[in-house]
Amino acid sequence: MPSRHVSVPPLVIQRLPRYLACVQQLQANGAEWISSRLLAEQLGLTSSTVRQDFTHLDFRGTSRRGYAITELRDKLELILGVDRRWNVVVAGAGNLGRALILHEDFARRGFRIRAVFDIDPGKIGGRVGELEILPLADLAVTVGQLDCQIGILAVPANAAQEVADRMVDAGLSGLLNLALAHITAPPHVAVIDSRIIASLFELTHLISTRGDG
Amino acid sequence: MPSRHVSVPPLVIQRLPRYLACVQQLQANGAEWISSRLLAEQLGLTSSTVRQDFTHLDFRGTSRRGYAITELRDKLELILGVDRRWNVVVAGAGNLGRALILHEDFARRGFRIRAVFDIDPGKIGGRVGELEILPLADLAVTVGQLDCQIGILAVPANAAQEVADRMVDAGLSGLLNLALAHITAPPHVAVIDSRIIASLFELTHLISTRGDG
DNA sequence: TAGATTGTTAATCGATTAACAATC
DNA sequence: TAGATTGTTAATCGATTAACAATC
Repeated sequence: MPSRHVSVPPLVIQRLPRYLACVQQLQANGAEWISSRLLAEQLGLTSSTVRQDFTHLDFRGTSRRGYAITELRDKLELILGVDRRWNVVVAGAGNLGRALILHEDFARRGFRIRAVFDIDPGKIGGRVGELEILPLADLAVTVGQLDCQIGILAVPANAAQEVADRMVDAGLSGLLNLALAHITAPPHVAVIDSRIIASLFELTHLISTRGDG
Repeated sequence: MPSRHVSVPPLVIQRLPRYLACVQQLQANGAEWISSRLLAEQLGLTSSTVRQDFTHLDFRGTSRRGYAITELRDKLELILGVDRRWNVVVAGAGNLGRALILHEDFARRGFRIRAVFDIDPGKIGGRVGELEILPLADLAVTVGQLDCQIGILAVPANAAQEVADRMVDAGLSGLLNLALAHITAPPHVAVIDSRIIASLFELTHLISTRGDG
């Protein structure tokens, strides 16, 4: 079993993309080695946390030098599955949905957006980049035909649950919820929330409490 | 001191917007009371966690009935600071930046996007909605004039740190980083990462490990 | 009343940090 | 060699869960 299939604690998984971003920058700057202390400093962690996290990575550092950046990057990419290709559908051809589709970063990371859906008849048939906006009724057929695994919810909050249900029925394995609404899904479907407004609330709470406590 | 100034554990803060989204939906459906058990079921938590979280909210439930939805909503909005108004600047007038500016949800939640900046001379002077795209060189002056507190980084990964530095120098109190890059800021500036691609990696890891363990 | 649900305390669980022998 | 850094163990810390008396 490849190491990327081993279950890693969720909080560690959340840090891995941050390590990867940092390591890619270091590599671009020509660095060859990085210590747990320096990496921790960059990311606001302790060196202990970094070393503990890397025990999930199936590779070892070197005394006195730290971690070989090329190897570290390879291992991070392996466990994050950067080498694999995922087919993605987007529900919602509003501003956010369009932005995602036109964002080149997704394709570069292995996430290919294969179709976009909307419920507004005025939008259906229109284009976003190379994609034609399809009616939501076509979701199940399209997911099957294009072998899609992931659905991104970029719809208004009051439509989120209904669209999520349709995505589950269509056979998607994972949903990324960008709507500021809670959605439920059966246990075999993974759901991750990534809501910018929720993040803004976290931020304002931090700002408000800085210096108070 | 209003309760919203009391420091709440970060993991609780992350759940509060989810409670709020859920409670708003319940209220829209005409519900008046909600129990910790039902709320937990909706959000995939335990009822103990819900009750523990609500101890930070400075209000009490009622035996046999649960929590009064109107009051719960008020308290959640108070602690999240939904009543306050924040002035926001966006760096990066690409697809993501434009989508944020055109997204009505922000203004409705009290986040007013007051200015947008880019470094590309071809974009400067162009418009996004009602805003004119300004040169990044104007950042500090604009932040001061418009009394902005929050900066959103919607720039490419390789520009993120430089723009973050400029935002810190301009006097912003908090940064929301949407770029897939790590940024550092001095301790008096709060930083929250909300990176859709990092969320997608979390999601694919969940999908890959489902049924393996 | 009987029974459901709260708030709170204590127990459990997991994550982070500290410490240090092993290593190069 | 001397000293920096690892991997790992043990200690600490914090978050979640369980349990239950109090309450309506």
